[in-house]
Amino acid sequence: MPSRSPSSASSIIHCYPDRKRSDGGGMGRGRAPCCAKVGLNRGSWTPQEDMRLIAYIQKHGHANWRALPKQAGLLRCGKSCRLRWINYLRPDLKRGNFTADEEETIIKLHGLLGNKWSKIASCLPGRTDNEIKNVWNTHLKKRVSQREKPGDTKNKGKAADASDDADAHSPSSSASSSTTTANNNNGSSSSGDTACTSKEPETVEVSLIEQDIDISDMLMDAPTEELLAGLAAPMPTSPCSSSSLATTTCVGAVSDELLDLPEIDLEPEIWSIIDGYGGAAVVSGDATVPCTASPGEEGTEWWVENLEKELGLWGPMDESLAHPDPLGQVSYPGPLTETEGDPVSTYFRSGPTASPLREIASPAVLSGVPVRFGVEGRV
DNA sequence: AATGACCCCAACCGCTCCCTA
DNA sequence: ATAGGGAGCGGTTGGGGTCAT
Repeated sequence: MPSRSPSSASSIIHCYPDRKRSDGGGMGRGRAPCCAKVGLNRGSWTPQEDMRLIAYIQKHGHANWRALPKQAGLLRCGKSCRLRWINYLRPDLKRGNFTADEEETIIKLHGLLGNKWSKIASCLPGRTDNEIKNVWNTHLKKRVSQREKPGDTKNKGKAADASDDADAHSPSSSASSSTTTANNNNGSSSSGDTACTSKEPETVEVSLIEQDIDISDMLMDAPTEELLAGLAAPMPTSPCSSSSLATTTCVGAVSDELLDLPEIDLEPEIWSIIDGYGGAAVVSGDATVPCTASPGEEGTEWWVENLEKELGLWGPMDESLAHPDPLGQVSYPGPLTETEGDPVSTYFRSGPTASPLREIASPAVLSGVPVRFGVEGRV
């Protein structure tokens, strides 16, 4: 079966198409707009918009999505900003294809929970409900129905079968899955990040279905991580994924999983700034608390400010900074362009487990030295 | 090389839930 | 108790990429 492999690459391209779909035009995705919010951008996000959103959230958090776009100078509705952040820009997102383990976990959890994507996502650190939903609809549903076919040779329920299947269905998944799996299995790396699919996938596979699971509990408000912690003993208890992430306990958890990154030569003070900066909300993916409230805010302020200056985003968050073009598109002053050189797309090309905030433009990046945004990538 | 079919997934919509006054 | 507003969730859409012919 073809083509999950290109997904990483192609999704990058997906990120910043020419916007002809959305330029003020009626060609946005999905249905017609429900609200009369004319003049707002729709459709794919530009790097400028991404940067603006990232910078704003890094600096102020996202306590109020509705007010955020205006305060950030984005011509977007709050919902759109929220989705973009949760599904794409959040620092703790795992990129790349799903591993066989992750897929098995999804299948099992779906069997237990049904289409409770956010619940399922809370068991898959770094994965969003939207992503999981997509994977389910495009791959796993078919696979499951195939397995259920009587007489189907694949229906033998062997673990090997599952992984074979997964590998078969997603060639790329093998490529990136090896990457991701390597990360997952990196003992020192996965301390917080991986919950269900963490260090010991085998354990998870077994435990998720074989232990007693009180589905009613899972469907209730009990944090999924606790439930799963009960299901799989060795499992770390800080799943950080999905849109529900903001409500889960993730502080400091995500971080180590993403350590398996190329060595980056950083000035020590950069790290200390980042340390002071990202220790709390942002790193955890919970940016509801303005980061400026965290320790080391002075350095933080300086750093964010610098970043914004470099990006041409700095200045009062004022809509006057936004210059809608004739098509209704916003452009901001600054060096960003939608070319290969732009920090966001550059970041997205950097690899499956890379996170948008990690290597996104910073002064160092712009001068050719990658620097990571959040602490979670710290070595 | 060109074209059509299929697949992927980011982003949309509308509904529901939750919180606050 | 309840009404209103905001956030979150799940279902759906369709542009663009990839594969097959």
